[in-house]
Amino acid sequence: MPRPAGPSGRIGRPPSTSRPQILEAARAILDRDGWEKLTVRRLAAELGVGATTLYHHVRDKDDLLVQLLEYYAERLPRPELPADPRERIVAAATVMHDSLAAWPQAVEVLTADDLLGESALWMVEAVVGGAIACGRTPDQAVELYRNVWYYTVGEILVRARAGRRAAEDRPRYRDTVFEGLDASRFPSLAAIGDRWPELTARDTYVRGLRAFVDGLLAQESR
Amino acid sequence: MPRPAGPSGRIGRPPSTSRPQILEAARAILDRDGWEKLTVRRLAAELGVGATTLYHHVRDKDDLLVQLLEYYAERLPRPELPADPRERIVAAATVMHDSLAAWPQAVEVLTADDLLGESALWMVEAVVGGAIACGRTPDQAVELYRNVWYYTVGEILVRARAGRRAAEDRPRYRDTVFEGLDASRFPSLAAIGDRWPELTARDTYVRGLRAFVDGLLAQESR
DNA sequence: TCGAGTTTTCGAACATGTTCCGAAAGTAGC
DNA sequence: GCTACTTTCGGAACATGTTCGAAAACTCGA
Repeated sequence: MPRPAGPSGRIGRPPSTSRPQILEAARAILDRDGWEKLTVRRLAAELGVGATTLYHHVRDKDDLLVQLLEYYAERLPRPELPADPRERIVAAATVMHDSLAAWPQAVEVLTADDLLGESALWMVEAVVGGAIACGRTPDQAVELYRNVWYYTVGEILVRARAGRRAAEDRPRYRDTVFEGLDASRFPSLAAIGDRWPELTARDTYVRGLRAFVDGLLAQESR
Repeated sequence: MPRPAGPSGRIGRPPSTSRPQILEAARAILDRDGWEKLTVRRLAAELGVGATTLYHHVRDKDDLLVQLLEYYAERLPRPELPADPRERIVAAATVMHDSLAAWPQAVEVLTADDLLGESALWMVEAVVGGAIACGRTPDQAVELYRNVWYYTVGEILVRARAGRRAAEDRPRYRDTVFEGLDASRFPSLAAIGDRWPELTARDTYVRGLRAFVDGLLAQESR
């Protein structure tokens, strides 16, 4: 469906869709059906367009997801960050974590493009800046940020995958491994016993984050 | 190709393959062609068997990978762990990290089944036991282990994905984002400038691990 | 020997992301 | 109106993991 556009100065077959339109349709699917339903073919159908057409406006699906993240990052409420630099780091990282936890697939994309778009850069800036304000060199500050990022990514991915597994009802290996546990070889684990699932289900992100940041800031300068 | 087996007491059509055979073939492919080449169809071809046949011996591909990991974990050299409990934690976690870093896909599976098989449990035991030896309660020890696990998983996945991206030669976003950076809004990042790629390429796993463990062990008991 | 029951095999099919390439639909010059 | 050029479209195809159902191959009992 070529729009009625007059002579637009452009040459060649007029596009039947555009990047912004694609992103908008993707958002619609995302908000309406959830991120599991966001597939290339479904997105194309939503636009009334062939599936392969999308690849003329978007490099690949990862590219699309990165763009979408940028959009959602834009309308993320930007909280008042604490004045204390250490608390600023914790607050910014927590925002990262909470924003991404709802959409684990996005994290898998971000593990490739570790920086978000410009509208999410303030979180990175807050962490790196906070570290510098704590007396770290820029190099050390980046290292701190990366470590926090690793921890955050790992937490989200592990929890997401574990949740997906729990949804299917096949018995999980870890729920049975403790039964025949040799207490002489694994004394600590045997002491935990079947409380493992319960313990690993707890949400300890912020506490772990605090410990990590404390540990990183306590490192003597090299 | 049914084997000449005599009356084996079993009923039904005799299996043309077995779980151990499948695992062995998978190992052959893994060692010969790398983990990217380990696909269901290729594995079936290696066995001279229909692809769907595998699903009678293996729940799904994740199941297969978990089994394979168990096998590789078995012949993992078990290092002499240091006597100092804190160093024991670091050493065990480092073994985990280094063993998995070579096969990132495996990590994606383990994010679902966070515990390895019995032959890898000694690492978990070392971390949890080390934490208890440092005066933590079992609950806190598990929390420490989990945090270390998150960090380790995140590090491996981020590095793996980043490496895969670098292999393709499409320009990465993060290499361009720093050029037009608003120094007034992002002072710290602007100060880093184009050194970002270099800084994030550094391997800082062990140093981060130490900081994390120190921070976790320094937490006051609740 | 023949039917019943049981277990395994495997081709067809589906949904996914993605690439290729010919066709479609425009503009520009004649 | 016609040809050349340019850009976009989209169907066919491929590889991936996985499900389904029908057929095959075996043992057991009558």
